[in-house]
Amino acid sequence: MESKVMSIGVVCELTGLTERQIRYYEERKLIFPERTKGGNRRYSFEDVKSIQEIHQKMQEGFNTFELKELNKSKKQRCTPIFR
Amino acid sequence: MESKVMSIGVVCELTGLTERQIRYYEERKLIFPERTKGGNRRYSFEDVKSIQEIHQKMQEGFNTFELKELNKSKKQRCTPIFR
DNA sequence: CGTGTAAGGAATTCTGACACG
DNA sequence: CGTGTAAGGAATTCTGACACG
Repeated sequence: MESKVMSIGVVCELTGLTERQIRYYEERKLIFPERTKGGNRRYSFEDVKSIQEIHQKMQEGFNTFELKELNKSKKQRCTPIFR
Repeated sequence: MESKVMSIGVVCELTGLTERQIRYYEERKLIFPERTKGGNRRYSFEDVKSIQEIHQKMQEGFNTFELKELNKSKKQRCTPIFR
């Protein structure tokens, strides 16, 4: 389910986090919700999963910069390597 | 995906129908969205599927009353029969 | 750094009604 | 019967900023 269909309020309910926290993860480029024509955020279930993982990692002591690096290396692992 | 997470605007986009049509199906007891504390409707992906089926049937000439009967018999088929 | 909050505005949704047919 | 619409209000969400630390 990668379709972006949820407003931030629903994501708050599903994750137990605040709007502030969720918007901050976006500010730090950790999640990428879509926008309606009016500018409202729309999240997917995958986004919700990401948000929960991010929050988990942060409670373990990681900061948002480190999480961004982790995400980068995740992507690199999935892309072909040329030498 | 039976979690009720979508606002009516998203359902309009997914189905191509108007808010009026979607609310009318609810008025006729064909779909059952949840409500936020504030009173806003929340739909699931199953609701979206139902809405599309309802719209399809209506274009084939059924009215909402007949569709309600169809739904009843569907449920009856799934419940045990006692004689 | 990560999050709370008050502020003001804008987008979204709600209901009940009138209309057509 | 099924749907469009204008009306007025209410719930939801948005941004930028100040605060603490």
